[in-house]
Amino acid sequence: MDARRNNILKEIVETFIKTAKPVGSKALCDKFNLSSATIRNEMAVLEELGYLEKNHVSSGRVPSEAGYRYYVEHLMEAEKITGSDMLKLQKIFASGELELSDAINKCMEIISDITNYTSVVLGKNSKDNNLLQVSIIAINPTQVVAVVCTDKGNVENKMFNIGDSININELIKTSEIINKMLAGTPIDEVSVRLESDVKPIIKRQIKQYETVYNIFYDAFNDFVAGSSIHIAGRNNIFNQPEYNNISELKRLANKLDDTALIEKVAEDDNDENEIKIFIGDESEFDPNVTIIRKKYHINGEEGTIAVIGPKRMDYQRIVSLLEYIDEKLDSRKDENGK
Amino acid sequence: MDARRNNILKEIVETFIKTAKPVGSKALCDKFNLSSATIRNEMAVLEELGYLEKNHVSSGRVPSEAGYRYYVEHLMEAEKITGSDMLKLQKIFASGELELSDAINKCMEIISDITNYTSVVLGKNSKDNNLLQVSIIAINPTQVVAVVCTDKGNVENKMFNIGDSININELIKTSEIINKMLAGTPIDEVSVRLESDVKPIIKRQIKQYETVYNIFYDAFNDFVAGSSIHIAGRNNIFNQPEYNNISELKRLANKLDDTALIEKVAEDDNDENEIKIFIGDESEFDPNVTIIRKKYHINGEEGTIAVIGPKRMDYQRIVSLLEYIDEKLDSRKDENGK
DNA sequence: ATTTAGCACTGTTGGAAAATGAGTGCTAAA
DNA sequence: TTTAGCACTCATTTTCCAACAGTGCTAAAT
Repeated sequence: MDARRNNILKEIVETFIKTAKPVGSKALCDKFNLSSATIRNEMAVLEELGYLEKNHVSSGRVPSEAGYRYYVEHLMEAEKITGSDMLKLQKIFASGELELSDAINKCMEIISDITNYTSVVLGKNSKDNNLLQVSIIAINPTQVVAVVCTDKGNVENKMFNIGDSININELIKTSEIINKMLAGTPIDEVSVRLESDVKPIIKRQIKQYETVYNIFYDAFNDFVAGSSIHIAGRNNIFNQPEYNNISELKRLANKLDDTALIEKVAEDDNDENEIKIFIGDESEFDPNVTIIRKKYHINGEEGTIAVIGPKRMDYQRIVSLLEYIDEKLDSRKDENGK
Repeated sequence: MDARRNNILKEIVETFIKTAKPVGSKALCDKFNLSSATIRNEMAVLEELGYLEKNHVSSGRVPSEAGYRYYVEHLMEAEKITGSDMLKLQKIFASGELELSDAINKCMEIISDITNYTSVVLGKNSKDNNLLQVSIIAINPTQVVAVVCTDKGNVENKMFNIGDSININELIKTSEIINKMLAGTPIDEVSVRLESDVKPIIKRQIKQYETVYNIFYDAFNDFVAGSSIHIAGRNNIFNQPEYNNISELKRLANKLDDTALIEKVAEDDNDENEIKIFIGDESEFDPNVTIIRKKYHINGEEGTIAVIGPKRMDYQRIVSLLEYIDEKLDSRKDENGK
């Protein structure tokens, strides 16, 4: 891989990113002051090496997954975000009015709009949250709401209908017991300790302890399940020329609707704070897309932002956009964690 | 419109609903023991009347919007829900474990799955909710959560970063004042009365009253905005044969992503409790779909469930399914509003 | 007065054949 | 090493044609 070959590969990847059409030898003649035949020879080598592919024997070349990977690792220049892109994002942070999580959503919406890719924001993994308190609010004689609050400020609530059998005061009493015993417990351990530690206690003090126990159990269980997904520009990616056939389009649309699958985007936790790029089969999501992802941490809340595009995605641009957002989030965190 | 003509129209609509292919005269010969020529004559009349259309001069007939409307109003037989459909829905209500709003979502998901249409559940219009109480929970010295609870059991919460300037006790004191003064106030009037009634009071008692006021204002404002949309089987409708071309598919996909547009499905409040059918242009949503919708009220919470399908939708089936759900919801409400 | 058989006509659909064109690999000369 | 030239391949587009489903109309039959 001498310099010229690198440059040719780089050029091919980048023009394919731009045009979405297989690139032929003639297209590069001018750029390199070489004849098409020479370029063809180089292309043949690059294909041999596994970086390029052909759709059929007489078509132009298309980067393979290995080609993109090589491009991303060795060829891509770390460009700064462009002025106009920055301008659009700046507005969001400038006002400072938005809550941070809303600001993130908004950012990803803008990124989706200007790039025609789809973004996801995965938040509130509720890991690292500890129980602060649970309160019972009586709505009326037969309905109560249990409000669970963590030390990271996440709140979840659930309404229950209690028959005549349960006295509201017993619920409140139980909530106080729970608060005394379990405050500070990691939220995903609460249901376990509720059973092992609290249940025996209330068994002695509360008449309908079984029902009461179930209510709190449900309330906590709901909390653990809670994790938020926000998809921005869900259909934008379909404007990419690769989605010009129905079955492909439907396939991806269904994946974007599959919560469990989307959540996997945040998995694989090595090199936590780096921007990670998953090209095609490198992620479980879909062999035909690239996912570029960054994790963020604000006030102990952890989340992931990711952009989903075709493999022929504008890597440079997305990386620089995500870096910019991360920078901004960092600075806001210091100044005012709102 | 004599009986025979009605029957022919009915037959045409129903076979088109089944097959999605324009129906020709021959297809009806056997059903009516008439020659194709006679059927053709009748069809010509029905076309004259505006109930049928042709795609081109020598194609079979397709119901027009007016045709569907006529069918729905005069021809469609109110059939009972089929046994197998009922079975699938029964399971949801049988266990009784699910919270009612979850049960509704689940129902619509099942309906979407068995019919290949898309459903929406619009909930928590927060109209008719009155303030029960607002509480302040201190997370740590600089962060608090405001929890707003209504008499219908809806809860909303919002975290705030308070600088050193604000004393948490002042917030708690203010919350007590608000509870005393505004409990019972319709939730969408609270922010107004907060300004007119409460602000003057706290001005005298609270040092940083301007900031404190803003916090509560934000908390209540968030509440009013909250209304939930759940889309079930978002992509199912794309399995309908009418969505065999990309642009049509994208167009609808974008509409299903347009929150404001979806919310309009619940608008137009006459005959509140009837199942309403919007065929094509009859709704603002999209000229090429039919929307069948039903409002529900449970414990004062109001919501809308709707099924979105092609105009060639199985009207009978959807109507009977929605009726069944409504029935079930009604009975659950009486027995136990959970 | 209806109903029907018969016929000419129309537009869709699908496939085969042909033309076009972009791009390749290879060879031999520069 | 590079390049001009040539034969070849395969996707794409266009054209043409046949088959087909269905119509409207007319004239005869019931």
